[in-house]
Amino acid sequence: LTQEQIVAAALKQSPASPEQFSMRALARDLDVPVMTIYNYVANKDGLYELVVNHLLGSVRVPAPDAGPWDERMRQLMRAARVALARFPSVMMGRLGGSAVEATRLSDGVLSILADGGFEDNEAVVAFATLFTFMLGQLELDAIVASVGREPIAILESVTGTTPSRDEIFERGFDIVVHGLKTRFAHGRDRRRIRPTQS
Amino acid sequence: LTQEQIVAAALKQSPASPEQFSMRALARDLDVPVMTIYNYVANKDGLYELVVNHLLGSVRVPAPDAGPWDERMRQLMRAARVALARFPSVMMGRLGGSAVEATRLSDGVLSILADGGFEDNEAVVAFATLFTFMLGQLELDAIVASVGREPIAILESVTGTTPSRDEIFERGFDIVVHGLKTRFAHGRDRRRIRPTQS
DNA sequence: ACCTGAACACCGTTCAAGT
DNA sequence: ACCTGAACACCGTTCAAGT
Repeated sequence: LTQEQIVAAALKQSPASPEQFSMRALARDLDVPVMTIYNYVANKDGLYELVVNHLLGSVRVPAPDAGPWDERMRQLMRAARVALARFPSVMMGRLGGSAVEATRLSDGVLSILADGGFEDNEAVVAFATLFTFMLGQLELDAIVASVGREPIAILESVTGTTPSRDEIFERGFDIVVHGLKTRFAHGRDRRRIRPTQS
Repeated sequence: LTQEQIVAAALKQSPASPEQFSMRALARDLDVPVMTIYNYVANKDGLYELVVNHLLGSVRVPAPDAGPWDERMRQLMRAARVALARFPSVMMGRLGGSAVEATRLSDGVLSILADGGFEDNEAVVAFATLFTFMLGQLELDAIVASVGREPIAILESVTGTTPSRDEIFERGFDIVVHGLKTRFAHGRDRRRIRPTQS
């Protein structure tokens, strides 16, 4: 029995909400006494961290020559959303915290913002806004996974059809990026000559 | 014993996370047998809905003559954040759901967007983005309430100081509004002659 | 009719006893 | 040294028995 097997078993449960994920059910699934897990993991929070690190470990930070800063940012956040969707219950706060892979991606975001020409003060606000946007999107994913139906049902009363979760993510990201560009007057790209489309 | 007393007692607990809020602790606080609460509330989810309705009930939708659409939107979302901060554990999905007051505020947001000149298709995307932003901000509040320290510690490495939660909310809202205005080319205001500052 | 104690089916984790 | 059963201190909710 290894940590990898425990993480794999945890992912197989893919619990919709934190309440649905339990150490005891995990042990049952592994055909092992409950307390055996505690030989590989300090406690439930430790297991969460292991899972988050595993999931975020698969998210690449796009290389500087992979495109304009906003396109690279979109790829990073898109990948993070897909990765974390495998374990929706990860929400709450497990995320911002200690996970090594989370800080790796945070560094990636900051470096992309630097390439985009954001000054330090601007980058802090931009990061916080992107982080907030991401949290909200993940929360929305968790709600959908837990409740089943679309959570913003009221939108249907406006146009008759609700945009898909992916559309909500992409169009929302569009809006945030537009805001970042006009708020800080950035269209230029420090990385290379080719400017981003503003 | 009334529903109001139960809600008041629940608010007095102001649990940081959903795990910290329990029917049994609530009963203890009310000096009442646990099962007595179930005479006033179907189950824990029902109690959550009661609390959400109580909190959101205090949030006013700014009147059409209260200012430009983006200022009214800011006031609404600011008030919603303050109100829900009293019960951080409300997150997860309790929100989008059935609460009457939540749909009242959703209608308010949609009417403000209509005043801002957004077509139906645009309003849907705008609503979803504002909703996502709000969810993320609430999640961030819940993390701060639960973990205690600032959750985006990495920002300190950039500028030495972290912006306050309120600053993160206000500047983030600025960015989203900027994005909405440029994405949909709106500065005008259908409500009156005075246009919003673009 | 209204109330509620006991019971059921769960939790995460400690701790001491096993090998 | 490594493992783990029993126990502790909790949960939400059902259900039947009380008044």
